[in-house]
Amino acid sequence: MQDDFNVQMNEFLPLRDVVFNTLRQAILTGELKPGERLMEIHLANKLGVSRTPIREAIRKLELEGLVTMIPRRGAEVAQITEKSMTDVLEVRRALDALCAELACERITEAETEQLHRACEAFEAAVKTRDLKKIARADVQLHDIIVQATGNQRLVQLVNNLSEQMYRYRFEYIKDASQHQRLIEEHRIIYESIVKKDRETASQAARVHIDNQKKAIIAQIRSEKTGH
Amino acid sequence: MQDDFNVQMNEFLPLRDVVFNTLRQAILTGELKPGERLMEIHLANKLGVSRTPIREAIRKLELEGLVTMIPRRGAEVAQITEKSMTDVLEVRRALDALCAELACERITEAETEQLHRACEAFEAAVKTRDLKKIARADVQLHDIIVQATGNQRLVQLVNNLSEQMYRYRFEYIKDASQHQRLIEEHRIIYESIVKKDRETASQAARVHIDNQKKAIIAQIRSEKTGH
DNA sequence: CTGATGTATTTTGTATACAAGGATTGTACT
DNA sequence: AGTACAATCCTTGTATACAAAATACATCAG
Repeated sequence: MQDDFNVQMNEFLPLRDVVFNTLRQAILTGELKPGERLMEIHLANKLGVSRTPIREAIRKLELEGLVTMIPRRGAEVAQITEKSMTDVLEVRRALDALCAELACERITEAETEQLHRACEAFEAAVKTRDLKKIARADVQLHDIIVQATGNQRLVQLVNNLSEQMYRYRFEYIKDASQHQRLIEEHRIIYESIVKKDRETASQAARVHIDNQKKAIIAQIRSEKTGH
Repeated sequence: MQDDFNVQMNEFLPLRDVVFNTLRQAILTGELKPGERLMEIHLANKLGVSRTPIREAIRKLELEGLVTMIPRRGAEVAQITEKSMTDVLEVRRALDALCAELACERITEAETEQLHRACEAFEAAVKTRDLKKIARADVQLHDIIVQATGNQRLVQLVNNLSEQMYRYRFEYIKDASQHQRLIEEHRIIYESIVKKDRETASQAARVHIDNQKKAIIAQIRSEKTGH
């Protein structure tokens, strides 16, 4: 299987899952652009597989909302509109708040320790000024909280919603003047979870998303109007 | 296409979607029981189609969480455990509260009118003592609120989560002594949405789910122990 | 009688074949 | 030159074929 996209070759994952991950990644990174048609034979040739795994992968992308089906015309990459992003962010805001509250109740000792380390890792990442590293540290920290809820369904939903914003993941950390505030926000979340202060934790989670929203919406608008 | 399940024969829906809806319905109603294997050739014969649409339908069911894939062994109907239901209900509680809040801000005149009629229809349904009719009226009322949020992603997620509880849809309205309270709860939700009282509306939505949760958990426990 | 091994069957995973609907392009006619 | 119509090509939707893995079963040895 030669590739153009970067295909992860986990030897014994079914091809459909390899294709699914590959296409999803390509869509989320913007390698496949909104509105672009996903033609089965073309993709099959490109990825060196037959149409069958391609089709099955598309069915999953369809349900995930990354792809839009047009009857008798096939799949195309779903448009990203300001509306679709605010819709996603609105839901994520509620679910992130829920995660914070549940984490207060259910976080284990080990996870608390992880969270502590993640906070420090984030501070360290900020010092490097490396956006990729900062983004990764932020995701890491967030994941620990989500996992601490112990709610698998919630984990799955939040991860899916997060993915939708993947291509804007740098926007809200691009502004270095906000870095100190981000560290502060994380500290508040960490401390309120330790203190089991649900209200403060969920409020901080909401603020966190609100800030992301501002950055992402600003970016979308500038993409549309400017240049 | 002959059937055993009730297949909806929307003439120009792709077979995969017909199969998807059919299987989903069968799983949600309990016609296909948790743990039961979904064998492709068998289903293909039963539904009178080839394996291809069956497989594509299964891919979607997989992502919806109604089906579990076992490597090189195929699909089986996902288990319903108390944990999986509380997970779902926990998320739904937060999202229903969000729906109520957003509805306060965004509901249109026409939708308010619909909601009013739905409340009255629910009262009328309760008087008939017909559980099916009551359940339908309740769903109807709920749908109006969800739609009123104007958030398509939210609509999709809430509908999906609701589906997971489909087979318990009668449990929380079985107890006739609670009917009056249900009417009262609906009235509170309706009035607080009209008054744009977010706090009361979301609180009422949460109470509503909490009651469903009690009924459903009680049912699951009785299925497991006594039955 | 029990356990292990080899064979047969079943079932998935993948590829390909075939049919039907849409889109596109070219041509003829106004 | 522009529009309408027809032929062709392309793409999807569906069915089937083939291979490999897993399971079940039966036979044989201890």
